[in-house]
Amino acid sequence: MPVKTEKIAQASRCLKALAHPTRLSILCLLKEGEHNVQQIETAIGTTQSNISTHLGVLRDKEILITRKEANQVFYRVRDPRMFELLVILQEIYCKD
Amino acid sequence: MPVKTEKIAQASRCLKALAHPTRLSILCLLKEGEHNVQQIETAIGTTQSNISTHLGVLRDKEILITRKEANQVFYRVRDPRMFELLVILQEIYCKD
DNA sequence: TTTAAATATTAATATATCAGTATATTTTGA
DNA sequence: TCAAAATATACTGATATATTAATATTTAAA
Repeated sequence: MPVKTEKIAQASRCLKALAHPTRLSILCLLKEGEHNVQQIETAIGTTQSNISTHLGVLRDKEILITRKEANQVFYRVRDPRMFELLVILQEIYCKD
Repeated sequence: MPVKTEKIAQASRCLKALAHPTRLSILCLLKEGEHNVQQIETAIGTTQSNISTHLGVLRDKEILITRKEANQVFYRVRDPRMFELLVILQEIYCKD
């Protein structure tokens, strides 16, 4: 039987959120555990505004969740299975 | 160590190709084995041109491969691990 | 209570992607 | 050879997404 339209749409939205180099880099970084925005900014190497925008996308799609400590915000991946997905992607696409 | 830029770019291109409802539907259909364009067109329910365009995207990114038989073209998923990726996506996103 | 640091949001512009239509190509069979 | 069937490609306007710069919000510390 065909997969439900709404499930397809939901999966599509998730993939769209993942499918940006900056956001994918953020995900890879967060494999090592939670990071605050500054750390992410430094590691990825772009502007505060740009990182914040991309973090917003990943947060909206509930791929990332946040924890606030004083005036810093720490981000982490909500569901660890997301990493399994990235591993498979790497296996398929990065043979070398 | 950070993931190489080129690998990120490649993975990003793959995800972008997957991240469209029509293309995701095609992938789900091809889980049941290879189909020709007409069959895909009928199952998904859109125009010949539109399906062909989406198949082209998936072919370009080497997610699908083709086999020509007479004047028909059969599509199938190149790497079966792609289905594992979709299963994980479903597990994360389609709890209900 | 003012200032600075950390983060988020908004607005403007640039770029990318999509659906739809028309047209092209390839193959088969009359 | 000609017509029709199956598939692919090119073009166009509409929509979505990205980048950048500017501004807003929150918190802590002086």
